[in-house]
Amino acid sequence: MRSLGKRIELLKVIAHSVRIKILEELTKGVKCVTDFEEFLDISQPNVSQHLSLLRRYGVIDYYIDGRLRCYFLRDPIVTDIIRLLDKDYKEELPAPACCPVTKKGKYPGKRRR
Amino acid sequence: MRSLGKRIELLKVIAHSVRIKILEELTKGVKCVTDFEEFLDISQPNVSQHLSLLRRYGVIDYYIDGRLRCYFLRDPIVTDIIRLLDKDYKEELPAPACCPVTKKGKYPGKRRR
DNA sequence: TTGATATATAAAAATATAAGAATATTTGAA
DNA sequence: TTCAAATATTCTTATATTTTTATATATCAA
Repeated sequence: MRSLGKRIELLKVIAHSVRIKILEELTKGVKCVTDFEEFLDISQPNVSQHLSLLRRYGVIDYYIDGRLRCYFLRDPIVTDIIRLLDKDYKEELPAPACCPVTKKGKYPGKRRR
Repeated sequence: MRSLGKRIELLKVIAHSVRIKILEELTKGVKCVTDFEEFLDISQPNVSQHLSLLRRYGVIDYYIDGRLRCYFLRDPIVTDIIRLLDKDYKEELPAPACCPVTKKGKYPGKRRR
């Protein structure tokens, strides 16, 4: 299993608006670079850079079809992350109501706010 | 519901090794700044900066107890992200086996790798 | 009051990330 | 062969993030 450090790195790599769009698109199926260019409003080299970053981290991979590179998802965490981003969190967590929990503090002692 | 952009920003804020450690610790209960200093190997101002960033994004909040600030979790996405980071993904996603899916490509045509 | 403790803030320095521009590589087709 | 298409790579510049250093604020205790 990947170390926590590695998994956080991965999360960082995925947490980018362009890359999320790429990944969302890939959940629907194989795509080549030109396909991405059409709906991402960025240059071809920039698309390639994002794709190559994602590949370097093992998030995606590709097959070569002539002069096309057909990209596809490889890391199963992607679907979970996308689901998480789509999830609707309505409530905040309840503020802790009582009791000293910190080592030094006597919270909720003279609680000010 | 937050926009996708906002949710990606939030993911970016959370995807940092120090901040993940802070959040993991907070899932166990309320903590003040000095508590964090003990197990994060960084300076006090740096701890404060990470805490204030997390607070700015509504991930955490605090109560004041005398001269202590007792921090606690506020955004429920945190528990989900931590669960995700702990999850053990054994298998890669299966490589797509067939069929032209890209607009231009005839994948798996002359598939090279 | 005064000093010490807990914490925050601001400015600067160090570092990382992103995007842009130019160019290279590979392959299929003429 | 040679050309064009599809894509990648490299270098540069711009920008953002992170850490460090110094200093400030608030509160408690003597």
